[in-house]
Order: sequence, then C-alpha cells, then structure tokens
Amino acid sequence: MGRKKVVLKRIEDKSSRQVTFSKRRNGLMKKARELSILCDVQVALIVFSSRGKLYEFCSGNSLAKILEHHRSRFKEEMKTSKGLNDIESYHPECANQESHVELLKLVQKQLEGPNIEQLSETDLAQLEKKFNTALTYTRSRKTQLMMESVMSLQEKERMLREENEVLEREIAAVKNSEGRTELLIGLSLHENSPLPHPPQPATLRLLP
Amino acid sequence: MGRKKVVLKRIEDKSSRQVTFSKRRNGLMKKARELSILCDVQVALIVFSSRGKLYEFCSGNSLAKILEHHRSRFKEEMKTSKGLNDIESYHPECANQESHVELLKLVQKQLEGPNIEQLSETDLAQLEKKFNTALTYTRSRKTQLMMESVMSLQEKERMLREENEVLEREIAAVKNSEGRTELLIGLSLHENSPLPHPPQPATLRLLP
DNA sequence: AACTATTTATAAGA
DNA sequence: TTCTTATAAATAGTT
Repeated sequence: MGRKKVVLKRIEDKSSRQVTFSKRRNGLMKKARELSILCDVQVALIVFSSRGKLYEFCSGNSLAKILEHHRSRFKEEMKTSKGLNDIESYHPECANQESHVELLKLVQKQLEGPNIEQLSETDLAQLEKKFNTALTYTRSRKTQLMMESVMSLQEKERMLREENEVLEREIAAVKNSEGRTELLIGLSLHENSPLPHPPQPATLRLLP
Repeated sequence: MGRKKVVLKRIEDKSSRQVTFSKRRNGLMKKARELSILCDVQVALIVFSSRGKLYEFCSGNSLAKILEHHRSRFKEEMKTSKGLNDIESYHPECANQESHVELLKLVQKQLEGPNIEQLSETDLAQLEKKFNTALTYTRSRKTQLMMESVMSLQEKERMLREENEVLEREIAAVKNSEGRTELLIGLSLHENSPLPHPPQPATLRLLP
C-alpha cells in the first residue's frame, strides 16, 4: 500500500529498512490492539529489532485479570487481618498490592475522562511517583520470576546429571562382566562410546 | 478499511465478531510475517481466541538459532571494529555501544567537577534523554540474556532427558536377561525402582 | 516529519 | 464459509 508494490524480501538499504521497520511496527501494534478490542481476544506481540531492542504489545485483557487477581488476594489478606485497624504495620507486604490497586483505579479514572490536563502539578507529581513505584515493583517481580525459572532449571539439570551418572555406572559394571559372559553382547547402544555426550560445565553462568 | 469506518469498540454481534476475528487475525499474521522478512527482525505473535484456541506466528525457525545468531554477530562486530579509530563511521550498527561509551564519559565528567548546577535546562534535558535511552537498552538486553539462559537450560534439559531415556532402556534390556543369568545380581542400584524420579513435564513454563 | 499516490485490508453484501 | 466490491486504512516513495 504505497507508491509501488513491494516484494516480500529483506530490504537491503539500511536506511529505508529502518524507516519501514518503524512504520510497519507501529501499524502492526495498532492492528494487534484493534483485534484485541474489536474481537475481545487476548493478543501478545513481541518484536526484537536487529539491535536487540524490544517492542511489545499485550492486550488489556490480561491486565484486567491481573487487577482482579490482585483485588481478590488483597481482599483475602484483609479478611485474614480482620479486626486490625493498622494493617500495614502487621502486614507490610500488603502495602504494595494496595497501592497497585489504587494506582490501577487511578489510571482507569484517567482513561474515563480525558482530564489529565486538568490535574494540578502536585497531583501529577504524586501520579509520577506512584507510577515509578509500580514500575519498580513490576520490574523486580519480573526479574525475580525469571531468576526462579533459571534456578529451577539448574536444579533440574543437576538432578538429571546425577541420575545419569548412576545409570552410566550401572552400565559400566555390566560391561565389566562382559568378559565372563556373552549374554549381553548387542544390548548396548553405545558399545564404543560409553559417554554419549562429552562432559559439560554443570551450570550456566548467570547474568553479569 | 471497508464499506464503513469502524469504531474501536467490542463488536457486540457474535457472528460478525467471529467473522472479523477470522479476517483480521489472518491480516495480522500476514503483516507480522512481512515485518519480520522485510526488516529482518524477530517477531512473535500470539492470539488466544475467546474459546481458548491458540494462533501464533513466530519468525525464524527456532529460538536457539536466534541465540546463535546474536552471539556470532556480536563477536564479529567486536573483531571487525578492532584497530579502527573511527568505529561509528565505518560500522554505524555499533552506534549503540559507542553512544554508551560516550554517555559514560559524560557521566564521569559530571562527577569530576561538581558542576551539575551549572548546566542549562537544555543540557539537562538532553542528559535525561540519554540516560533513559541507556537504561532502556540495558534493561532489554538484560531480559534478553535471561531469556537466553532459560532457553539454553531448557535445551540442555531436553538433551539430558533423551540421554537418560537411552540409558534406562539399556538397563531395562539388561534386566530382561536377568531371568537367564545370575551374573548381574547386586550390580543395579535401582533394582526395585527403575525410574529414580517420577516423570515430570519436560520444560518449565515461562513467565506469565 | 509530512505528504500523497497507490496498494492493501477489510466491512458489508451476495 | 467464500467471493465480490466499495471504501477505509496503511504505507512506499517523495519533499
């Protein structure tokens, strides 16, 4: 949809490739958003530029669910601490959730009326601060979850290696008895290479 | 882009919502593919229909290949730029690294003299912008590296499981011959539990 | 960053 | 669902 028909092939000129990337990326994001809204479905879109920069779109649906999730969890915590007036002092970990729910409500309010222009400097400063807190929390949670993934995988790797070693030893023992019996010849799949894979470092290095 | 202009709002009629979903989903996939080809970037698109059916597009063959691609490209850039004085002019794709170095120099200069008070508003605005760019780049690079860790570990897990299975089969075969010979009694460490660990899902779920 | 000639996507109709 | 067609929207090349 332009002056000329485009052939589906990598654009060789770097400059126009960059321009096209910017234009089409925006278009794609817009269409992803439209699809999610018009058809009420969940859409996730991730684009890695060639230099590793990340662009993403995620339909609001999941955000709504997150909100609901937070809300219900918060309610439960309220129940647990029933009868206490000063929740935060007893459950400091509630402070975060509460402020998030509050923040989300605030955002919703902002989206309902186009009145961000009408807010005072003080209100905006507070809003900025809240956003920053939420952003920091979200980021650290994301990192934490990724770290947990990595650790769990490393543990799994360790277990598998252990199990593997035991199995290798069993087989080695069987092989030692081969000289005394012909029964097992042909059973082994690795007769000439007892270690199918060369030894590797046991774990990945974590992030620098 | 049709007979009428559409308003960005959930289509209430179920039937036409379904039709629109089908059409626009195809269009979105096509555009995602075009972007990835024309601009030579990685694109992932996931759509969940309201009934939970999954549609997805992912550029490139496998994520493992992306990893290798990034790694080798980075190495090459390092090699190529060695010994050149004016790196950016010869390799504009290095600009990011270079601008980071520039930024660090700037910061150092700022720290040497306690003269941040003396900078103009414009200078400070520029400085803020540079910091934000560097921060964004660093964050996305961090996420990318963590993702790579997870993927590499998942691949390793897969390999180990495969290897393990082969070994288990070998041992099972040996056990089958036990009825006919007493030679192997006492060699196995797992005579009563051929599977030391209960079967587990092969991979970890990634982040939500 | 804007513009505009074209192509492309798609809403409605068949 | 699929095809057609009028029209809206995206965008390639230009300024």
